[in-house]
Amino acid sequence: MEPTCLDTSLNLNVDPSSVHMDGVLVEELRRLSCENKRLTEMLTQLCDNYMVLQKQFTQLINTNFEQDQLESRKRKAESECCTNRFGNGECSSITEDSFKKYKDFNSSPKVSKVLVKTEASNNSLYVMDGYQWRKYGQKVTRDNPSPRAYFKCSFAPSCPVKKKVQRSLEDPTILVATYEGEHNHGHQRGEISVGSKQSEGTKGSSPVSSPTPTIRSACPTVTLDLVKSGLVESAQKSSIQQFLVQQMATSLTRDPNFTTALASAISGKILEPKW
DNA sequence: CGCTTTTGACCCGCGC
DNA sequence: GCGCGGGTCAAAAGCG
Repeated sequence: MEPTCLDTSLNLNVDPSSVHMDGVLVEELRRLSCENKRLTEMLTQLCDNYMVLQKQFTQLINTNFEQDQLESRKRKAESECCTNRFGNGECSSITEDSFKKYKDFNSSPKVSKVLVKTEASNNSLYVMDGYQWRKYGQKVTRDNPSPRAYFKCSFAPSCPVKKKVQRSLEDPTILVATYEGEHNHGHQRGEISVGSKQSEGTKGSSPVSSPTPTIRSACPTVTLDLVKSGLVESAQKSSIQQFLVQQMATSLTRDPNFTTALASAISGKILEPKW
């Protein structure tokens, strides 16, 4: 999303005694409401499109399964012929296998993949997605020369969510983050980006456990591509919505106009005891 | 001091 | 049963 598409500059540091400024403020509020409405519509449409795609995908899976079943029935009949001929009772149950495959896919715990594009010079395996992660392992796998890092969600001790991060084999500038499970606590920070280990989560006892979103103007410039393809990459509507909200927050916090306006508004509030 | 990262060791499932 | 590879553990070190 191009940050310049939206005029997010908020001039909140106004003199309340000015009638003219009141009019400007009302106008600004009206404009923001329109913008908000438009964004909500866009979000709804996106979610609808996603649901349609997901439905088509499910139908495709079911169709394939039925075809597979038909074919396996044929094969089974043939193999039964062979079995009867050769007297061997051991026959592989293709139907069961294929069913298990689809069942596994459908009942798999919430596994989602997120591809994050990084700069070529950035060698870190840290993807900031708003949660607090604790790295518990790193391995070099056979299929990929770049190491794979293992993270656990450290915000809540009981949170079962795990994350694996590894560079893509095809494009080393892309980080592949695989999430397993579902968070049983609230979101921490509405931001997805890539950075050094110092900037992700906590370091020592720094007070980032606060659920308040932090605004950083000097974010590293990265492009995040959410890829939802392949059999294991399932996603729920809620996670998409959550992601979209995160994307919006990221766009806003990256806009220097927004951060400047917010900073001046906050400092104006602090320095103005009459408010 | 309490938290994190690092990293070698260990465990376990799977294929042969 | 054995070897391999992926995932996890845990001790040591680092950091604020």
